[in-house]
Amino acid sequence: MPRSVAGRRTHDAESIVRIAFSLFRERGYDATTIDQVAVRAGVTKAAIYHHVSGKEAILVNGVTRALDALFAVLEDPRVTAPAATPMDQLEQILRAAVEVEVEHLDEVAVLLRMRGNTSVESAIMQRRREFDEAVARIVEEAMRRGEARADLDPHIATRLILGMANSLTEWIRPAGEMSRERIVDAVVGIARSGLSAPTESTS
Amino acid sequence: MPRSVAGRRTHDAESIVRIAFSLFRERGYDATTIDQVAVRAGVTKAAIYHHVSGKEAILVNGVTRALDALFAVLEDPRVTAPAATPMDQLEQILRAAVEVEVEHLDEVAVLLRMRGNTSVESAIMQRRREFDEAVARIVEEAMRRGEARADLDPHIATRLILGMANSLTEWIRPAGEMSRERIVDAVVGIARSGLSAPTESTS
DNA sequence: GTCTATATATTGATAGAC
DNA sequence: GTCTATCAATATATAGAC
Repeated sequence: MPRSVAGRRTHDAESIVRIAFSLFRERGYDATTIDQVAVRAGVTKAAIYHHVSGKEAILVNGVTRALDALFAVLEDPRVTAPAATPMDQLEQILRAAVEVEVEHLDEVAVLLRMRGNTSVESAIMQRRREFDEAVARIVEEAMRRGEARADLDPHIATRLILGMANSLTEWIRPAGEMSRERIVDAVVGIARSGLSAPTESTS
Repeated sequence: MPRSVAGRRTHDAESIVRIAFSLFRERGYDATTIDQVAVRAGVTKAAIYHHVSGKEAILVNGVTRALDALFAVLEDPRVTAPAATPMDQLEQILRAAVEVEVEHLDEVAVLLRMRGNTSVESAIMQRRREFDEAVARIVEEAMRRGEARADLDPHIATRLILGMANSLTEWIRPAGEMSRERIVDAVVGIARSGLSAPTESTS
């Protein structure tokens, strides 16, 4: 966040987008006005338009960053390791995805809530579906190899597992040190083994 | 949906709310205009205001119905049966909750997306948190009794399980006969046992 | 880079006729 | 119960000075 010598608040495109997304997540994109963004940034509306071309441009900028971070998860060495089984790949994807969701909370939360009302939004949602589809292929492979239970539809199962992981963007607190590790372990633990206590026979 | 003798479209409060919520779910509450509701209803804006007092009144009416249906789940005989263990109770809650989400898809989807921007919305969200809290108490009891794994925080686990179930409101298709049973079984199956294939030792 | 002032469009809501 | 016409408020965006 740039700051002039006099200590006066000053901004650039990135700081505007960041501030706008904190409001988008809190109140929703449509319910947030440019004026509210200006107030939180400590400037007037007109100053906002000096840095960004408009409200939708802010939206696209932020959710694109979120999508880039999510797709980077698929290229993570822990995921692409040749020795990794599909179930291990899924676990690493979930771990990395939760980390991205915590790290880019505002942007991911807004991305997940998008409804595709404009053509720009539809294009972004299309890209998001491609991410889900990539994960679904890994789940399918896990089922084929007998690592995952095969009695469930792989696409439904994938959507539910990702839906579980994504849901944390709706209740996690931005600064809250709610131990990211405990959350990651819970997501992975439930995805792999569910809530039931391990059976005695295997202990 | 009332209909006059001449076959001309005519409405009452309930039909307006239902039509409005189909749009609220598709496009989001804030992004939906009263005029769009009027167009889908086949009337003009003014006619809408003859049946409901305003946009927020429509919102409250619909999400209240959704909340009532969710709380009714907790009173379901299959849930309150004295012989039911906490884990069985949780399973029945999930089964009934998914049924409610499919049955009242539009209303539940909008409820789950609410951000609490007005005092009315905050009151509704407070009621929703009470539902989550009731489920969390059952999960806690399951952990105490050793039916559920005790290595996870019960509140985090509850939010993730409910988040998984709730997520289907974002991808299910209203009329789509995507076999409600397959979805219910997937939610319950993952919640209990996760995705991993059953171990050989127990077969 | 930010300001004041304003143009322009949209939208929730109402008045009064039929 | 629905219509046409219109008001009032709000919101995105721009013009031009400092």
